[in-house]
Amino acid sequence: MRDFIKVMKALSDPNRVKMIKLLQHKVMCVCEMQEALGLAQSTASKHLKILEEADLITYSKEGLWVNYRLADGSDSPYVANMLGNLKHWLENDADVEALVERLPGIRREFICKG
Amino acid sequence: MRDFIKVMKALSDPNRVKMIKLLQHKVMCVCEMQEALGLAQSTASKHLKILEEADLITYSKEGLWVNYRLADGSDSPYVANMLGNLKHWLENDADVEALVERLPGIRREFICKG
DNA sequence: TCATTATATTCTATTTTAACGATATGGAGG
DNA sequence: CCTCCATATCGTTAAAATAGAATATAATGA
Repeated sequence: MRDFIKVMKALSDPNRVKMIKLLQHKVMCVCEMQEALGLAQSTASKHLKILEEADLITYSKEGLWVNYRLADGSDSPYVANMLGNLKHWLENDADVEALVERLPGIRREFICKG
Repeated sequence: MRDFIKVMKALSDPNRVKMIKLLQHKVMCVCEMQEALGLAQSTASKHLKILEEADLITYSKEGLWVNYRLADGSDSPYVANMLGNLKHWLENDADVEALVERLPGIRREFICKG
C-alpha cells in the first residue's frame, strides 16, 4: 500500500506530471526543468526528488549536472503501468503540448554555465 | 490534466484506496464504510464524495441509504485503467486482506437502524 | 405533522504540501 | 587550497488536506 500511495502522491501534482511528460522526450538536468516549468531551483529539485523516491525516475551524475530520466519500472508494477500509460495520456493536453514545443530550445548550455 | 490529477489525488489516500478495494466485493452504504474503516461518519462521507467527484464510484439512493458502487469507467481512461488495475493490485496487502475478511460481518442491518 | 435515522455539510484544529529565498554541499578547474 | 557553479537542503509561509464533533438535510413511518 505504501508504495502505491507514494506513486499516486507523486503523480498528484501538475508540475510533477509535466516533468514526466518532458522526460519522455529527453534526459534533463535540474536547471533545464527549472527553466522549462518556470520554477525556483529549489522547487524543481524537490519535485524531482519526490518523483525519484517514488521510483518513477532515476538520475546519474555527470560532472556538476544531475541527469534525470524515466525509470524502467521493472521494480514496481505501479510505476511500470503509470509510466506506460503516461506515454499516451495527456499527449493532447494544452499545457503539455506548449512545454514540448518549447523543449528543443531548453538546453543546459544556454541556461547554466553562467 | 485536471481530470487526471483528480483521479491521482483521489487515490492518494489509504482510506480511499481501501474503500475502492472494499467496493470490489459489494455495494456499500456510508455507515458500512464508516464501520469497516473505523472512521467518523463525516469523514467516511467526505472520502466517498472525493471518490465520486473523481468518477471512481457512483451512488444510488435507496430510502435513507446511499449505495456506493464502483464506476464503470466508460467516461474516463484514467478511471477505467486504475479501477482495472486495482482489481489485482493490493490484493495481498495486509490491511486490505484484514478488511475483506471482516467484510461479511459488516452489514447495514447490524450497524444502522439502531 | 412530528420523530427518527442515514447521510451531507459546516466548523475547527491539526497536519501535510508547495513555493521561494537563503544557505550548504560537492565536483571541476585554476 | 580556493573559487565557481549545479544541485540539495533548510527555514519560512501560505494553501490544501484530513479528522472529528456538531449541525443541517432529506426520506421514512407513525
